[in-house]
Amino acid sequence: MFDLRWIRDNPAAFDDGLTRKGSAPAAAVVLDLDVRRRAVQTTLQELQSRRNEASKGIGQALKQGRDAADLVAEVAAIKERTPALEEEDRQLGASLDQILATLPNLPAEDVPDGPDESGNVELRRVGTPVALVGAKEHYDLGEALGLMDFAAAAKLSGARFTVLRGALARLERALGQFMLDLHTREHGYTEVSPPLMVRTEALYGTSQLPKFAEDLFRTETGLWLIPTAEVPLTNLAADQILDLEELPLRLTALTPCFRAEAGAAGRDTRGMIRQHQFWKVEMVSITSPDDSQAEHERMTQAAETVLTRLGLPFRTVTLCTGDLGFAAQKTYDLEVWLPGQNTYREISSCSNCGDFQARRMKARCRARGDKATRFVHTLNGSGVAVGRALVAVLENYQQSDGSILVPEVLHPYMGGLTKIETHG
RNA sequence: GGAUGGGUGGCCGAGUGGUUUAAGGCACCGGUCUUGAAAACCGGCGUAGGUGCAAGCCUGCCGUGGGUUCAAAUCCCACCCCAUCCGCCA
Repeated sequence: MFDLRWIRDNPAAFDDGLTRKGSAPAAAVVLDLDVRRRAVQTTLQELQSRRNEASKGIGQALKQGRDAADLVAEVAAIKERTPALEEEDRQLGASLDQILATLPNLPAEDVPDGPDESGNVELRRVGTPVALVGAKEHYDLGEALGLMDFAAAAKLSGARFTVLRGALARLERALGQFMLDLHTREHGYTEVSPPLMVRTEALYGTSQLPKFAEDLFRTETGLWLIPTAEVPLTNLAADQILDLEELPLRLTALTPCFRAEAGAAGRDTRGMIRQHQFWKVEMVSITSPDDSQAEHERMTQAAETVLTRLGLPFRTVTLCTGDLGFAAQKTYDLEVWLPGQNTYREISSCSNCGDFQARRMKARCRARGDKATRFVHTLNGSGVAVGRALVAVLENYQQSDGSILVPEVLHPYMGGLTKIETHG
């Protein structure tokens, strides 16, 4: 959501940002509506002012027993004109809101330009991709182990679901626990157990709505299943005026995520890469407007640490303008190496949304003693996607006999199990 | 699912048709006093829009949307949300 006054003052910069992000310029349309609306408001307000004055006069006249017929007539005349103006004001406002709510955030200045993911810029690589001869993909490994069952899941729920059993079910749990413990113990995040179903308002606040309803699952009572814990965690700050001194707020949660994947037909149809339901550890930071850039780097580091500790090779890329998400000013993606696919695949996305979400959800902060409030900045990052981390562990730790070594940091979480082998 | 009570500025809270221009309190800010602080006292203190060089003035907003009225926080209708109790339930 944007500040209309800012658009008024910087129409060129506004359009330039939208263009960079691959959206059509909108300043002309927005400002036209804005000008017309304010003209209507001015006329309306003058009429209302006269009406109020006349009404006061009527009250006084009646009290003093005088006749007020002329004033009553004047008010009646005004009332012939106001409903149409009120309706016009309402409609112009609704059009304006509708347009503003569907415009994406503008990219930060240092975001590289590019049409799509091909324009992303690699920042760094960590770890060495292992060139495994005859490396298998995770679904072959999992099914061979007898611990990953897509047929059973299909019978229960259809495509894009998985049943894990035994050591793989535990590995999934272990990964989530490990990540949560890391972020709470070493990165200063507070663990949260949020609702997995939320109101429309919450999804509007983080900007999944109104534009991306088709990506979401909705219950019969009108609640929505969260596509990411970013939604409940960020919305904890909605309608709040936070003390500047208590910022940043650092929140983390391990939750299932639900995605309709409506536009993903034919992509990643095999395996666990793209599911309707998956676990993810999410990190959310609520910061002062001055600190979000530094926090963004810090959060990305926190996500990288997960992969480093797990011994998974990865690279970090800066998303270019054409690949940025709707709410993000700037995003770093972490891409983990998958030997079975012989490529890097996204496993985490860390975004600085600036005040874009904060405006939508009215999340503000104020320094002690200050009168004015400012919108906070919000950041979210996966720390990391558990399902894809499981995929990465399987593929990177696969042995020639089809067994899987358990990464050392997970041993405590696996009850001492160090190797996952075929199991009946 | 049923019943009842509610929704007013950052917070609490008064207000059942026109002296409300939303009382009062808390918090906060400025000042007086004080060695300093506290207390006390004085003043300030919501938001969006319009207009003006400015001081200021004007308009809207009391959960949301309609309606009644010369005039609505106040009356009427619908909806949303919250709390409590009952029922059901992990």
